[in-house]
Amino acid sequence: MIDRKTLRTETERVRAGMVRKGIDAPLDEWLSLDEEWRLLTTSLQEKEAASNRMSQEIGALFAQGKKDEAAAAREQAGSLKAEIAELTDKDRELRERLDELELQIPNLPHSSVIDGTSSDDNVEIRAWGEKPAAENTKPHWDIAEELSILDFARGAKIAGSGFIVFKGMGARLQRALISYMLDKHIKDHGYTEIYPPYLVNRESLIGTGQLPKFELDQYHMERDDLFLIATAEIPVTNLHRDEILDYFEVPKNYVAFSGCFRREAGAAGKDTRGLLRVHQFDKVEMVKFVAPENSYAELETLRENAEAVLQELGLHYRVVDICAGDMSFSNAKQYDLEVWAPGVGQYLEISSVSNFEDFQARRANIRYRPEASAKPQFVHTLNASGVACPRLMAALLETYRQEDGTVAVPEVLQSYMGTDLIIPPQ
RNA sequence: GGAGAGAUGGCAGAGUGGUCGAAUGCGGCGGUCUUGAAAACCGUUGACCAGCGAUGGUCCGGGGGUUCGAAUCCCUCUCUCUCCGCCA
Repeated sequence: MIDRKTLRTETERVRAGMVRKGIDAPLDEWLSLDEEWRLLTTSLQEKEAASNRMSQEIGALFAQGKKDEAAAAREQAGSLKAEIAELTDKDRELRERLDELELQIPNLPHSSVIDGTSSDDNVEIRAWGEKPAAENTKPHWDIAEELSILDFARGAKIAGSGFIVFKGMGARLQRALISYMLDKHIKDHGYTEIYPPYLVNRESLIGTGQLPKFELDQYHMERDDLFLIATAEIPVTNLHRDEILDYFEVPKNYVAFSGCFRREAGAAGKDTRGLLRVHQFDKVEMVKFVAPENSYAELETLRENAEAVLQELGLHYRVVDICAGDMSFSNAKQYDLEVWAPGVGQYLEISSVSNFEDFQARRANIRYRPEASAKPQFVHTLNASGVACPRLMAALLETYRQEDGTVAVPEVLQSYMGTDLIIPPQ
């Protein structure tokens, strides 16, 4: 959510931000209803004040034993009460509508965000490493078949397309990647590990911005009105929903492994082969709760933490500055990390590094005290994948496939894998 | 799933219809004392909304109701705890 005062007083800046993001939101309707509500609430408050005064007087009259006067006053109060009831209903109606509209207004892009309308306008900031030679490699789905480590057909049989079975060294590689990444962020980068619930309630999804706008993208358990998480960002950010953190608790840095579940409702037929786009995948996610003045420095740290994984795995990747039109609804600033997959000849988005500023914190009501007895204020939240497993595995298999069909295991994974080589079955 | 108990400020914990936004303790902040600190003592200390402000309003798990008036009575939902049942 954007601060109401900002919506009122800096309307044109808000409008400009919406235009840059290419998102049409009901700002004008919000503004006019807000004005109506403020007028109404003022007169309601006056009536409530009068009613409060009257009730006190009645109480005093009773205390003095003036029964008749009290009874007369009571009748007067009755008519006030009806007026208040009517105004209260209207007040609530307006407020509900305002909340509804407010939740549809996107976060504004930070001033450093470049203009653009689609991913074509994103700008590569820099690349790390060299593109590996492509002669010994092939798409990871072919490598996986040679090695017998992924089973797409059986995944489809037991759940549907986009659900993958990992087998043998494939399953072990997945587990190795998860453990390695968690350990890296815990030991080297100082994050606290969280293992969150995979099902969350509506409030949580509103807090991080998936609802109300993106309900159709979520898997929903109707009977219990619970949602499968699309990312650990959702439960981890909501850890501190409706809380006031103490000054010494901020910054908080969490890292969480979780399964992620996405319907990919609008992406049918896109990147359907192999591991490129699946309904269920594993991911290690970092989430930060920080003081507002530090959030842009923290964004860079977060990006470096995510990059460290790719560097240690020796994978070529690039850092992309996301343009306003390609950014997500809740974001103020976003970098993507894209890893090179030589077998499919594509850069694959493997991490989104985002600063939400106070947008999520307002929705989820996450505040902190800057000093011991200072007034609470909203934190800034950030998150980054650190990183997503399937595409990482795809890039890894394609990068490290050798001429003889084996896949070399990067050094940092060898102790987790128990081997330095993945060999095709005899 | 069944039965019972409970949910109050940062924390603990009083308060069962009328100055209760809420006693008290702890914690926090400021001060006195002290070379300094601790202890002791004194003071202070919830959040949100409307308003330029004075001020006013709302909030005692959420929602609804009764009443001139609700933390307090009623209904309902959620959560926590105890016991029973079922179960990985």
